[in-house]
Amino acid sequence: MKVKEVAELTGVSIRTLHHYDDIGLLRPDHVTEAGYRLYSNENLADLQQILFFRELGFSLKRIKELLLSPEFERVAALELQRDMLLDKKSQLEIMLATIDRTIQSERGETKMTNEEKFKGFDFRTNPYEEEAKARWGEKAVGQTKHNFNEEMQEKMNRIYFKLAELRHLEPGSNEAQEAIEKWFMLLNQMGSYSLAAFKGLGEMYVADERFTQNIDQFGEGLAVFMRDAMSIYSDRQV
Amino acid sequence: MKVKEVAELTGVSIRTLHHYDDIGLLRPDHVTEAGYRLYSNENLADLQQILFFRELGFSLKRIKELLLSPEFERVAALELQRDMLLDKKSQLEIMLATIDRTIQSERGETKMTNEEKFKGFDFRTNPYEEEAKARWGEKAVGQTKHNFNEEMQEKMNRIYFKLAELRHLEPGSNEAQEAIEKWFMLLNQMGSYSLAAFKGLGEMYVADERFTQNIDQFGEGLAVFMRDAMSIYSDRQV
DNA sequence: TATAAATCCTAACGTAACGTGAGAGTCAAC
DNA sequence: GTTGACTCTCACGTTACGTTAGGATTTATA
Repeated sequence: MKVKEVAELTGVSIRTLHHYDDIGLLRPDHVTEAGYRLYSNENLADLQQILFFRELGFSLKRIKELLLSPEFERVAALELQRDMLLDKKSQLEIMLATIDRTIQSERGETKMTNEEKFKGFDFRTNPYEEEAKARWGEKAVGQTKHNFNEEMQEKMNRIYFKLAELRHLEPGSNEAQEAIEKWFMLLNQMGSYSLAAFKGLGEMYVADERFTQNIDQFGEGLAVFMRDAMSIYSDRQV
Repeated sequence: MKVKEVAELTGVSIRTLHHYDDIGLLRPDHVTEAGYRLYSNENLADLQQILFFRELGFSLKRIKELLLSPEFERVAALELQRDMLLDKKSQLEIMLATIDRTIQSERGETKMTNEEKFKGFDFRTNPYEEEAKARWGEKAVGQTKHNFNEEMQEKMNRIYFKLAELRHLEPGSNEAQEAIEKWFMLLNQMGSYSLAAFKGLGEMYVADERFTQNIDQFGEGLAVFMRDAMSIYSDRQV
């Protein structure tokens, strides 16, 4: 895989891949005569590791040390990362509780101490560093679809065409619902998708005229139709 | 409160407080003759807002704009932040699922495609920027990647045209449903959108005459068609 | 009350992790 | 056989601070 493919698959920028190459964090397995970077499946697995650690707040320097460590073992790393993500999740839940309490106190329903207002914000140190150190030592320890995006583009195009064709059927009909389902599944494949985010999209469409204008370019009533479809869809999800 | 107290309470460094003062993001209410910064309770509330937005990936520049916006309202901001944290939580859950599946595949129990290995890692743009913009104003249009946005714009245009073409078909027909799915996936690529957001979009289309009129320009019934198809699709997702 | 800690200040350079062109080579397609 | 999409290597720019350096101020203690 060349840089652009990797970038689109993983969501990191090409510059980031170059950077990781420069600092020796992720060297592509192959380089062509012309200097083109070619990434292998192993490279992708390493990149996944890198992104997990990065998400957890490790510096690139530290990640490099970890990956180069002779004791490093992928499954153990993944298990550690899972634990850390679980911690992060509970931290998020604390922050959520803090927000709810803050809203109440803004409304005058409750009172909060200053300490309470900052629960969940303690990022002073990396709490996972200790555990990583224990496992892999101190400092210095130290296929796929050819063109994912184009394929998806084609599938999406077919679906939108079908939707336009089908717009006079019952929205609840088997045909319509099957198409919608297919669409949703594709969306899910492409990236993560939550109901809450979807709802936010609807709101944005309402609030942002640029969207309205763009949609209207393609035909009257399309925006309304889409809003309606999304509304119903969301309703039935609960 | 003096800097050290604030720092210990909130977990940010003193240097960070200095920095926020320098760039005008958080000016202490009082300064002594000797130049000592004295932070009020209001300052702390602002700092809480800043930290929430920062945690959600906003730049300090953008946070400053948001807080200075005349439309800015604390409770609404907190509610938005709660939604965003919920999204972040579901993203975390996706990453957890990805880790578990990766562990299984490392053990040879399962196989995973490359795309699967990067679920939950899509940080291309700030998915909340759009919503914040809708609520508290623009000013960040040029913030996302140029290339990405233009590309997306084109793709979106093609899809809307297709939808307009198909608007005489049944909304439940395969073609219509596939078109909607493709659209949804694109939306997903642009920022993440949830089912709930999608539903909200549909509702907006119905409720806001400007949208209805705009969509109707491209053909009567398109909005309804899409709403229905999406609704049905959503229902069947459960 | 003197003096040593502790805490504060400004100023300015350093750092991490990329972003952003500039200029040029490469490769597939028409 | 020339676009056009993709790639490369510099190399400077940016964000959000970290990190001394040198000095003023406030607080604790002798």
